[in-house]
Amino acid sequence: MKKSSTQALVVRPIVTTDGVFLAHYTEKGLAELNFPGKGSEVGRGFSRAANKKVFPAKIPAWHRLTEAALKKALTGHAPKKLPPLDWSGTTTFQQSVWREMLKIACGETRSYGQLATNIRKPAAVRAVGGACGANPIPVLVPCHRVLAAHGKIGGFGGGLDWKRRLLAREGMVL
DNA sequence: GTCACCTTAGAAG
DNA sequence: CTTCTAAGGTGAC
Repeated sequence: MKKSSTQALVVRPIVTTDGVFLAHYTEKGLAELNFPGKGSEVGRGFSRAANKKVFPAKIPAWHRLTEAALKKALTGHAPKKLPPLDWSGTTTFQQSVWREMLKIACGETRSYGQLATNIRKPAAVRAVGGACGANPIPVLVPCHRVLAAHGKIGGFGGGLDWKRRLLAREGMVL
């Protein structure tokens, strides 16, 4: 299955001490969450939602969960509950990587290599990096807890300072 | 088809 | 220590 059917997005803002995040929802759940300050990201992909009449009653409830989870995560606290996540437009490889990342506890880290090993594809180290970069739901899916080997910070698509800041809040020192 | 990417262990200089 | 290489998965061009 490729990307396709799942669109019909609804976007809701989440105001935090770090700025305004934008949460994108489909009828299946939270599909994307993006960092503040990137106005450019706002225009891509959900404009068609304005034409849709669909606005599942569940969305306000999901949004409440997302907001609570995001704020907790931003203070270095593990969210106790997450809204349903809609990963329908992604590959199974990516999903397995993200599922594995969700297991990383607050204050812990993994290397790309460790993650690759955990999903039974030890040679797909770089692919794991690619999956992290493709992660549509940063912070809640802790892609920032994935470091390169030997404690190196590695990279971060949305801005390396975010990665450092998030890690620092969880009490980590590089 | 080609290239660039949030990588890494190992071999060579 | 530094540099180079090979190997996965995916999306942009």
